[in-house]
Amino acid sequence: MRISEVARAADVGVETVRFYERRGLIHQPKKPANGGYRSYPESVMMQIRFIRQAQELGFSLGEIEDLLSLKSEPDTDCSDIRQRALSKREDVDLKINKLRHIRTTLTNLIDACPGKGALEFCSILGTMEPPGHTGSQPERTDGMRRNGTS
Amino acid sequence: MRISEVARAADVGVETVRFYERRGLIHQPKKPANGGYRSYPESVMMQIRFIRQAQELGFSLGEIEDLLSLKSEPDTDCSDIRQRALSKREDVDLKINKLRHIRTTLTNLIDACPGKGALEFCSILGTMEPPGHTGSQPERTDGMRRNGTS
DNA sequence: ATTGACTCCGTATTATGGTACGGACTTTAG
DNA sequence: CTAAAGTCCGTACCATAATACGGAGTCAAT
Repeated sequence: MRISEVARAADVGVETVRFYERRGLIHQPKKPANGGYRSYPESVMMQIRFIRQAQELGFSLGEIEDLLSLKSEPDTDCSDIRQRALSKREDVDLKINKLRHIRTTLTNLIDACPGKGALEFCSILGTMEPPGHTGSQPERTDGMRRNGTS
Repeated sequence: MRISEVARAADVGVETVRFYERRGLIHQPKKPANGGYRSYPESVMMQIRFIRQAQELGFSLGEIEDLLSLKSEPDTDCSDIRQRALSKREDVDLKINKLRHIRTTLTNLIDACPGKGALEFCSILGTMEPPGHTGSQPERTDGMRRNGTS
């Protein structure tokens, strides 16, 4: 496959493919020694599709790099890789749980809604309180601050 | 509450609070007529927490604005709002499904891994094939291209 | 009343994830 | 052979989501 075919098949732009190559997310096939265009294997397209999937779920390219590297690591001891997979799975579980919470909230909203009328019942934010802590956070005196993406 | 307290309680920076105000995501309380600092209700902190939650799940600030507006819409007929909630719930379901797919893949990887040894089995990408289509996409002749976030 | 911490506000800078563009080269079709 | 379309590559630009900064005002304690 040539780059534009890969791009089309993965439903991204050619520029995006190149961008992923530069980022090191996917491997850039080398140019044939006799000159001409690069030839891409199907696997690259698969990888790109995977990247887009993961992105839609809130993984950053950096995190995706991690996920992908689970596969391409040199064959040292693989227990470390297993560890990383386990930890990633926990991340995923967390995300799923949070989504379920949001889903429940939406369902409540939908159920509460008669289909017409006023909107006091739309206490979406009241219901939205994050699971896990009900009150305020424990004192934080230091200047440190959230980062989100580790 | 004053802005820094809100920020601390919501675990974000003061600048972020102001950024959300400018974006119109949260309401900025007006300054007391007699001069001085703004006073924030707890609800603002709740909204910010909600925003962060939703963000972690891959919603953009624009989408979150949508979600929030479900609540604060003028009290016209609410069936439209119900419609939007339903559609958002579908989005959420989709996200959950995709996460489950990723989770399954990770589990396969973990199960396949003996804990030590070589890595040929780490066919993470083989397993990663997105659900729903097995082969290549139906021809796309036009120049159009994916966008992802509507 | 002065100092230090915090607020307010505008503007600037950063990081991430692309997208666009221009010029040189290659391939393919006529 | 020539032209159109596609590749290659570097650099530039864009939107999003913050984060930083500087100067002026405010508040609270000493």
